[in-house]
Amino acid sequence: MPELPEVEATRLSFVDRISGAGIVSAWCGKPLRWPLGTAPVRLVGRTVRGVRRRGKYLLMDLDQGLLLLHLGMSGSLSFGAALQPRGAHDHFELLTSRGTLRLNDPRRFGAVVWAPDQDAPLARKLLGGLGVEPLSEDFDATGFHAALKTRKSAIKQVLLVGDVVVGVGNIYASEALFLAGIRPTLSAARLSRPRAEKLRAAIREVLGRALAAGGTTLRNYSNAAGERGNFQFEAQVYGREGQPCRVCGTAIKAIRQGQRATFFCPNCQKT
DNA sequence: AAAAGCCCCTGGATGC
DNA sequence: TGCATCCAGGGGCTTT
Repeated sequence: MPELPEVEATRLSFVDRISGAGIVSAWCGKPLRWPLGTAPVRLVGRTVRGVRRRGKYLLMDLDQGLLLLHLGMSGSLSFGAALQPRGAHDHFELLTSRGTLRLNDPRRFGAVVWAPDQDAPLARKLLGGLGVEPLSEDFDATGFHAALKTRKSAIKQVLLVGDVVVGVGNIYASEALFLAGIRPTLSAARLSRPRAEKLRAAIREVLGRALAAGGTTLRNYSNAAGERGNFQFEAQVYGREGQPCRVCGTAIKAIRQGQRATFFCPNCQKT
């Protein structure tokens, strides 16, 4: 589910409300990606300083240490004073002085990790290999083009791996490549400088528009205030196999790349 | 170092 | 209704 726009929309929906809160208790249900170990004990009594985002990770800064949260494929957060009773797929909960933060994640691909600081071994392992933030100034055409030149695999795959640029998942990879007029199977190394620039601009535009729409809700996603996204109604190619391209009318094609679905317009994305 | 597969897990849709 | 199969917003880990 959650790609950069959903994670950022989630962050924005509770960062101001939780900042300054004191942690009263912590609870975990079924194990997520990594065992929390003694983390719940360490969390009690801490104060939430803020919540940042890096790629698809949320970093909750505490007065001592930090909490890394990842929503995986099916995770969503909720934060509020009067939450419903815990459901079968609620697997982590923080009771704070300003409300309860809860992680719901049916597939449990998500993660909650405590680290003493951002340079701790596990934090480094998770965050260290991440590429540039696509909405930051650091995402420049020269660096992007240079990085792509070292990759022979398909451009769609390179975007998904996230070691060149972060935050672009399966929906927005297809959408950005459509906007840039680039065939998803094209080797990344074969992108010309102008086309790399066009893709860079397309990624920023797609992610920006999706964020403005509150993200994409295919099934479960909602932000921490319970609001669903609307970008699925703006998608040009994702999930539209066989339907006419909104630009030229050609039937949208679906293929598989690395066990994931890719959607594109064979006419608008010829090469 | 890069690339390709595998796997984690649950639930919904589809087909027989 | 029941059961099998396939698919799903991710990404870490292992093997080539």
